[in-house]
Amino acid sequence: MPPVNPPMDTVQDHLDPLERQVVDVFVDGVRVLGLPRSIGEIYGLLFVSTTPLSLDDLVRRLEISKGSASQGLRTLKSLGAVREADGNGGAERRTYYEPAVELKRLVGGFIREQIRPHLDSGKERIGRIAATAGEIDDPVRREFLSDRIERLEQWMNSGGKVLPILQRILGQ
Amino acid sequence: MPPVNPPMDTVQDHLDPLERQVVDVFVDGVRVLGLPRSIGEIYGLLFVSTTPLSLDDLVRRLEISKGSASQGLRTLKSLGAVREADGNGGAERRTYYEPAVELKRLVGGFIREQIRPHLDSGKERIGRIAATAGEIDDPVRREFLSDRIERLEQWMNSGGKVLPILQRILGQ
DNA sequence: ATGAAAGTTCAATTTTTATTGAACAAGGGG
DNA sequence: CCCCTTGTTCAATAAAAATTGAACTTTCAT
Repeated sequence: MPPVNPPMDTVQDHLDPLERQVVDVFVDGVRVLGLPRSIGEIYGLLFVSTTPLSLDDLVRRLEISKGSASQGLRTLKSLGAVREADGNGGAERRTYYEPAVELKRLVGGFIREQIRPHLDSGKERIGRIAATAGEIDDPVRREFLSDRIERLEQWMNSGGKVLPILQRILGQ
Repeated sequence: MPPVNPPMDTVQDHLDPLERQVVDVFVDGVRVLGLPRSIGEIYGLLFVSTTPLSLDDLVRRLEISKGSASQGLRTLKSLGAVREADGNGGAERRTYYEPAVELKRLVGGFIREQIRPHLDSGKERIGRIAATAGEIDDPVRREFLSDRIERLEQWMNSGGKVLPILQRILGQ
């Protein structure tokens, strides 16, 4: 009987304590932003890694499924938070990822993907509400509502104004 | 046989279409902030209501449990997003609530309760990470990490600086 | 062309989070 | 005091969200 190699899934290849700590900071961070844990894990591991990592690296080291890794990378790409690394001059088939570490870019991506759409749809909905409220008969009620709606609109405007300022301040 | 009154839970007392629309805007809004739907419903209903509402009003009109209403109000109070209304000169036992509608106050409360604690614990954790990283033998790895950690610290500082500015801008 | 490696998709499942509801406290008024 | 109204707490349950994994597509080396 020939000697057997240890089964693949026994290979100890997971996170060292430092990596674990860094990953946990990002897990917490993305939680605040309303993003799933796996996204924090992926970005965090890329962030502590000296070299770019492939999807398979992430699966193996974080012990997450290929599905999670694929979807997590997709979201991170859409946020502009990771980019494909050139690696060795495109000589490889597999694609490797590295984190975008400029705060400006991260904030910009988050605003574009997660904040703006809500602001925009909110404005539309408030427009419709204003129309409905305009047809109310009772004048007291109608004026009360027009007041509140106006305030909502002000909020939205403030939001719209503050975002570019945010981006400017965080761009160093 | 005497005539029976309609059972209490059949009373049609729920939201009219306008109230529903407004509540939905807030449900969406708090979702972005990572707060539960019931909190958006409660704040939203207070926001469209001409008069302050009691816990029981919220339970009845939103068809949520007393537990939800109680916990939701607690969170909203801690955020400074609702206040107890004086009603009729404290002559009532039951307490009534009205929304705080100044954006400044809402933003301030959210930052204080939901953002600051994370920023603070993040800073601590990064401090510990920096200590761990300082003891690494491989100089290449150590310098890479000190670079990344420094960047993380910059992010935290930017966050700390931007919050007061945010609050100032949104204070009108 | 063929097949193996790489990556995506999405229904099923697990995990997490929010909500319920019943038991419990608080606090008047009679 | 006692009891009724108001409000809180928290274990059990329901609802929502994230993750898995297997089937599928794409891509490239031979």
